[in-house]
Amino acid sequence: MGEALEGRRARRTATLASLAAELGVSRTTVSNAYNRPDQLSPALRRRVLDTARRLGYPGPDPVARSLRTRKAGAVGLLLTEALSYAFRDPVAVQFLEGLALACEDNGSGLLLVPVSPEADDPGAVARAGVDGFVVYSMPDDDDNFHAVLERPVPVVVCDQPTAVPDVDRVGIDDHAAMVDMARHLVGLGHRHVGVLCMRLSTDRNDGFASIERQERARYEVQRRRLTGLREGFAEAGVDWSAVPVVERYDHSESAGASAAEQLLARHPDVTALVCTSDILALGALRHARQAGLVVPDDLTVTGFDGVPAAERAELTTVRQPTLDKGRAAGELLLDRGDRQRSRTLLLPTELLARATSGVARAT
Amino acid sequence: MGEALEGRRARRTATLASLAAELGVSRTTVSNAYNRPDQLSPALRRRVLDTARRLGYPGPDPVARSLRTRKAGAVGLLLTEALSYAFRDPVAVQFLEGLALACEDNGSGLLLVPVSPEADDPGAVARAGVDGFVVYSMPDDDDNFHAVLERPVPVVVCDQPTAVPDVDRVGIDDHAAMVDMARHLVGLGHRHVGVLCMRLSTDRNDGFASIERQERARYEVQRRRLTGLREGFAEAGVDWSAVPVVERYDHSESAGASAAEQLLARHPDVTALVCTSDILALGALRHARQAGLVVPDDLTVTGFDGVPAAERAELTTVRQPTLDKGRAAGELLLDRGDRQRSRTLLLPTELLARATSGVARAT
DNA sequence: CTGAAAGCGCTAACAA
DNA sequence: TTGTTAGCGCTTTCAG
Repeated sequence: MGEALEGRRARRTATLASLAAELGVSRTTVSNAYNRPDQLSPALRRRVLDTARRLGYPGPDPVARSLRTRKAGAVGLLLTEALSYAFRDPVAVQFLEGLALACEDNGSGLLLVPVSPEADDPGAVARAGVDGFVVYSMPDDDDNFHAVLERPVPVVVCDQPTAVPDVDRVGIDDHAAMVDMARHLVGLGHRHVGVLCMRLSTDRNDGFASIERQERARYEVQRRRLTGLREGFAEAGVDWSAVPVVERYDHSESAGASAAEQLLARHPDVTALVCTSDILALGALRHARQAGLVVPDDLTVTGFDGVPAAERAELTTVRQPTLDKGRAAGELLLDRGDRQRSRTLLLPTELLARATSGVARAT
Repeated sequence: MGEALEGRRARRTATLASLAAELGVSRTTVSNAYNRPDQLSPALRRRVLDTARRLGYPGPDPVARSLRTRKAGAVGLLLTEALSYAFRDPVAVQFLEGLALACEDNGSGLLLVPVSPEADDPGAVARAGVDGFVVYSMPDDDDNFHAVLERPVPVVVCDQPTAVPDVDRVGIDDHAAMVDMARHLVGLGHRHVGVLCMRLSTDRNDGFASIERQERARYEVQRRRLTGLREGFAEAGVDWSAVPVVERYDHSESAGASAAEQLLARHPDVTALVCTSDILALGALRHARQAGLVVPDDLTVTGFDGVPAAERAELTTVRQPTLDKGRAAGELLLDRGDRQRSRTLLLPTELLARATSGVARAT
């Protein structure tokens, strides 16, 4: 069967030109037989297609066609993490489902570009045969992102980075959402709070994040969420410099659990743990459970995103329309018919006060 | 910014040839500057790259390069359902994560080919610029799958269809797994069982499936699972013609719930509901709960796949290594170095007897 | 280290 | 309805 595969490979000898020669017609005619059936008689078309089958001609080569037509028929997706992360993070999965919906409506393929955080090889981006890119949540100043901007194709960014000229963006108001969250907690009497956040920059810092680090964060979304909290709590006179913020490089439940542990060990007076993602919050809940803390009586925990697992856990969180973001990103990229200027689409979020937030315990 | 985008588009005027002309060097040299840095002096390379930047030359066009090198740098993925299904079904997501891991290791992109069940346009397959295809669980006799076979590139099939010459396959022993499941249930005393299965063929049949329909199923995996059950129960003298099988076209929890309802309404004597997927089983559990049935006292429910949600529900099921299947499929496709013959890789499964299966109630 | 030649396989005017 | 002409933009022997 090795030979069979070779056989399969060998077929590639037939080409549009050789088919035309065999048939004694022009290449145009053969091309038309595939691409414009109405441009030649059904009989001739039949004959072309039959001969193609006989010769093992697999139809016009897609790459050659792309070169000629200047369309790849696919959109590229770029994300910070390794390619497989797209399927590991529930938020990413939802985003991609939305994006895929837009692609399928358009008959476009979706190419996941193979980047990895380690092998920083912008070559993968340069090598992707796509008609445009959707960039999902990248830090400022990323090599792969720069490589995308070099490419002469349209780009839509989701979430971050925000400050990119000539590029459409879809996102949410992370700042406002977190101001609301802070107010919610303030309303419940929380004055001693702690924060668990995702990676702030590309260097690994699993531990407390100073205010300087927070302000210098290269991940804008995290930066804005923190600023939102800071402002919201400031309204109640909470001094942000006294608010412990623990950062985790990895985005996983166990990262959330260990971050919660680390924070509470040093700041046992904290009555609420605000997390910048549901995943981290679910981890925090797990830690609380293991530490024998009752939520929300002993400790309030909140998340961000609104993933299904958060709903099951009755987690207080900010729901964001992740799937719609994906779809909107795809539509922005593909339906770029009449638009005149680059646009930023901000989708609405919703604060869901559920079972994990309650009145602050006395401290 | 509209103009800015046009500006972005317009850059495309610069080409390798024009750059070479501008620099007064040959195209080879420019090409080497990008692809073989060791083939020219650092100084010259600098000059080339700088001029490229100045002219807005975005680097070698990926499509043209692909045409020339005959490598697309991506593998295509084909699945039955619409493209977005890849992100909707937890089993598919796991498979894709595995596949993505293999791609990542290889520096290959992953192109999700835009097929949709409605618009049966094999053109999308023909148009995909990829070095090979992974086909995930397709029915016998699918147009898109045939289109894949036409393409002169290697193909790896996951699960189904099985009987394809010259094509590698990765899967599990669906038959044996279900024989085991049947024995497990027989051991618990179940003799009156019902089955909930996924789509058996491409026509929609939401309801009971006759034995003829079961035997003619175009989805081999479902067919084999049913046959396995049939054999396993036959060992205990259960007459398969008396076993109700309810089929659902859609694969969702609510499909499972309604199927369970439909089956139990007509066959209240059934003590166990065997489902051919966890999703269907979770739906069956939901229905049981709503109908006031206690699992497993009143009713035993089993699944297949071993998704995370099944674990949370303590569902008795067959765990299959979905992620490994994805990775193996990718590796088979990409590491096709020394292999001599087309291979079938059967991965192990494991029966997990958990909380949803128990001794049959008296009937 | 650099250049010349020779396509990769196809489509799209435009003519006939 | 069919054919002719002209590349799309690039890489790659092979000489120099």
